[in-house]
Amino acid sequence: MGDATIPITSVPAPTGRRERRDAAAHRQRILEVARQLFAAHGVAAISMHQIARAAGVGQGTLYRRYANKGELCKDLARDEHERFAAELMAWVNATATTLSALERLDGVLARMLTFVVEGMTLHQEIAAAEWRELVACEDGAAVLDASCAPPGQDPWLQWLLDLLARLLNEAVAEGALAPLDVTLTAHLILGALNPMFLGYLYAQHNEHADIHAHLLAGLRRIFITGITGR
Amino acid sequence: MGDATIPITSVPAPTGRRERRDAAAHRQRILEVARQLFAAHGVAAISMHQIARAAGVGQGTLYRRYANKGELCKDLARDEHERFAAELMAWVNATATTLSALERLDGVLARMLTFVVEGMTLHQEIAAAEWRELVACEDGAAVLDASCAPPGQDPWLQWLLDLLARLLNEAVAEGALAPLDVTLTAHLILGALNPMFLGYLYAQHNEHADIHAHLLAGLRRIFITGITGR
DNA sequence: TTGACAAGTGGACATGTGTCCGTTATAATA
DNA sequence: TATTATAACGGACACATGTCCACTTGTCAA
Repeated sequence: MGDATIPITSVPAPTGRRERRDAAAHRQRILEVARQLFAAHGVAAISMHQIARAAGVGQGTLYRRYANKGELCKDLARDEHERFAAELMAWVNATATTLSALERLDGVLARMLTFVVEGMTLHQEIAAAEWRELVACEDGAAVLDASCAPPGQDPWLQWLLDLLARLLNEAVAEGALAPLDVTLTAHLILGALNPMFLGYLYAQHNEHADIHAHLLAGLRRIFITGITGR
Repeated sequence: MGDATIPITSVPAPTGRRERRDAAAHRQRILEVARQLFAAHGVAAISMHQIARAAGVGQGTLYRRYANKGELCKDLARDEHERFAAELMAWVNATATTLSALERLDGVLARMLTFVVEGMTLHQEIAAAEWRELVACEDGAAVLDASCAPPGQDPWLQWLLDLLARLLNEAVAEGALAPLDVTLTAHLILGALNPMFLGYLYAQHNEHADIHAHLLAGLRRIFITGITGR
């Protein structure tokens, strides 16, 4: 029933002609170098230029593959994202008969939070790049003009939204939640898990030890129990 | 009781020495030019360099006053922010006896949403700059290391948070809301009103006409009625 | 009036992002 | 094997942000 696979976008390029022999090696090297540099100095401190030089390729080559640092980060995180998605989906399916939809939603919330926080800086870079793309498309046009191309939804985000929406729908069907705009609510939940927002929250508190627990409790209160309590 | 004044940070600089005569004129001209350019081409499309040249000042002069475009936007928005804050506070106080805390919270939510959406691009730039500042301070340090300076909270945001917290506290005291982490909940509400997040939401839907109403209904469902309904 | 000094100025500079385009290597084809 | 079309390459370039610093100008105090 549940499909844990996420549509893959930026890998081999299935054109007629095959990839040049060194291309694969380059891709590998770029990822490896980026991983090391990020680990050593932090994601924010490393520039695309540095990555290109360290990998021994030109900047054009780097940008040909990754339109920006966010894309690169996405590729770096792909494996973990897929593993996480598979685990999460497995858990959701495994508990389908033993837990209520709301209980599963709760579990998903907790797991997502932990996952985002663990890869915080990588996820922040991804979100920031997506954001930049978004405002770039409003370019010079009137503020809320619908003239820009529909932003092509990151498949990973879409997958998360779908999972949340599915559980929300179930919970509504079970009568555990009031009828509500499921899509919008899923967006609100994901918005609260946005790495940029989380980074902001975490920056407020100096003791990161307990903020995590506090935050989770707060999210549960809002999105599971309901703000009015029981 | 309610104090609608927001602490002002970046205006005359109350040092011993007076401001140079042309400095005030420059500030004026910069704001005027920026306002025009933004109106004509959109906030995102105008660079600091352009503003400086159009205002006839050097880049150093511009940056001496505004550390980044966000700061400039903040200054541009200051008047409206203050007017809005005064109106909002007046309404909250005027209805203190006739409406419940939850009803006033509802009104505040709706007004804040409208306000943010109206000045969307300006507010986005402010939020983006604040965000950049935040990640810059994590520079090279470990992801969640508390080594960076505490981010000096924008007074405007702080004011909004305080207002929300006040109303939440009242609502809890009245028994309309379950006991909850008021500070965190205020952050969650403000997070849902974050212009970057809203911009994302608005970009999804092409008909901006009704998304506003939908969104407000969704926010009410989550933050006023409670997700479990009544 | 004058002179010292801090606030203010402006543009060169360092660094980063992302694009462009002439060149190179290789797979497909003859 | 020779030819050719084209994916891949790499670095110069255009443009943005933000910093630095030698220079200017107004203010205050003597």
